[in-house]
Amino acid sequence: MLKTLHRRFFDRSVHEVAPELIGATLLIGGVGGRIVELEAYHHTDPAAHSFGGETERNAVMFGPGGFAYVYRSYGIHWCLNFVCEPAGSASAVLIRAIEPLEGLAKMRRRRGVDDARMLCSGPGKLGEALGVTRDKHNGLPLDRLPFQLFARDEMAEIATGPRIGITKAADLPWRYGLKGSKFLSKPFARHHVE
DNA sequence: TATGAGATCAACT
DNA sequence: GTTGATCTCATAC
Repeated sequence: MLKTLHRRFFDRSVHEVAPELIGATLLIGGVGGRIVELEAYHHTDPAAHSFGGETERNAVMFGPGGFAYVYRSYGIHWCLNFVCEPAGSASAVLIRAIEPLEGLAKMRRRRGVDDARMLCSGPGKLGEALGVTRDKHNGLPLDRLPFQLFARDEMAEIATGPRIGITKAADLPWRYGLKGSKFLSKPFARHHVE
């Protein structure tokens, strides 16, 4: 039996929360699966959207932990973050990849592809497969429908590495993944096992 | 396999 | 006007 994660789970450092979320189950409207990859963004980090201060776009990041922050990426994709740490610290984790487990047919329809490995292996793909938009999900609490979050129920081997697609602070090893998963956006070069 | 362009929007210079 | 926490498709090796 899986244990539901309360939103207070997120009221801690992103670097504590991030590895614990690997292997957790995320469903939105009953569609989703196991989180296998994410990245941490701390407010002291030049790559974080909150680094330059509060704006209309990133306002949710400045609220309490346990809420969804959704932003438009490259004008095209919707990407999903979980806000972490107490209100005001403006830190979050970007959900980058999921192993699809529930609602496969719906994801295939939304994505227009058949291969399960192509459904959620990247932040933009994941947003499309789970039907995430800013209008519908930005600012919603993660412990109420349509969100469902369950703690992982078995040990997970965590890989870490540099984050993907950023130019600032690109050397920080703040990407976390489930070691050996076939559903990552990219393989990890070296793995560091927790 | 690998690199390059285009799509398209909000923040920032 | 430029850039970016991306993805897809086209063309080249």
